[in-house]
Amino acid sequence: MCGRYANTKSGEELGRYFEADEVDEVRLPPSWNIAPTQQVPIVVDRLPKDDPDGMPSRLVTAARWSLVPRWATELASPYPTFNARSETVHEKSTFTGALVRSRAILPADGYYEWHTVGDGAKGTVKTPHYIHDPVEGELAFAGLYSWWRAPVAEGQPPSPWVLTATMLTRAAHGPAASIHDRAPVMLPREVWDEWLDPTVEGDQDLVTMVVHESEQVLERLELHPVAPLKGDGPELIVPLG
DNA sequence: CCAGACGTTGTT
DNA sequence: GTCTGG
DNA sequence: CCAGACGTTGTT
DNA sequence: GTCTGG
Repeated sequence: MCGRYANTKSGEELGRYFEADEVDEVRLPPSWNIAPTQQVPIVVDRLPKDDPDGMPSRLVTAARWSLVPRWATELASPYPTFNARSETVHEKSTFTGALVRSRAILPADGYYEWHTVGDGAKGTVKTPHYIHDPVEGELAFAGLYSWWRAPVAEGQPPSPWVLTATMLTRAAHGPAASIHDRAPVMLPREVWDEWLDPTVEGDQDLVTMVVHESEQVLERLELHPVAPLKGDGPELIVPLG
């Protein structure tokens, strides 16, 4: 799972870290409390417009967190699409198109998971934990993106395109597994290129590969409890106590 | 074949 | 309790 | 994912 | 658009 995370880096900083060739002018204020449907930074590789055989270039841009497939008629989905299960992403019509050739990285400083104690009934306590990579200081969530625009009546001016994105999830592993059974798929540097390559047709084998590679990241994560996530600011990731 | 859905997490 | 906006 | 709202009529 | 349950 991952339904809340932090990103405080500018587009320029992300461009340097992810070895991007271009950075779109994106207004993304630092946030320690990013929620689904908000704008988030994403990293994509795209082919030159007029030369599909040319070299891809790497771009940092912004997308709405919750993937909307091209055929959807509304921006707001009646079902959640901010996560995509790695186990089934290849067979879900909402995600299949994006898996084939629209893969992305969603950068993060760290993310949150809630440790639930109790049976869900009265007395259940949920404690948020902040989870991050002390080695790299940055996480690269494996994501997918999709362009969408609202349909319009014949003869009307077209609606603007909206870039949307989601991130893959997997069974938890490593330290974070002690508090929760799902985790985002996080990419080590050595698989960024293959995951982002738009000339590689994404399939379940590719997903299986990155899920496997994500274990080295999961194994080195650190986590600590934090106060309830209200508002926004650096205080949200301060260890509780 | 068409009609209708198209999703995740967590909890039971 | 349940829905929804962020 | 959680946090916060959850409603109407009529009057100002 | 694509998948699947009937």
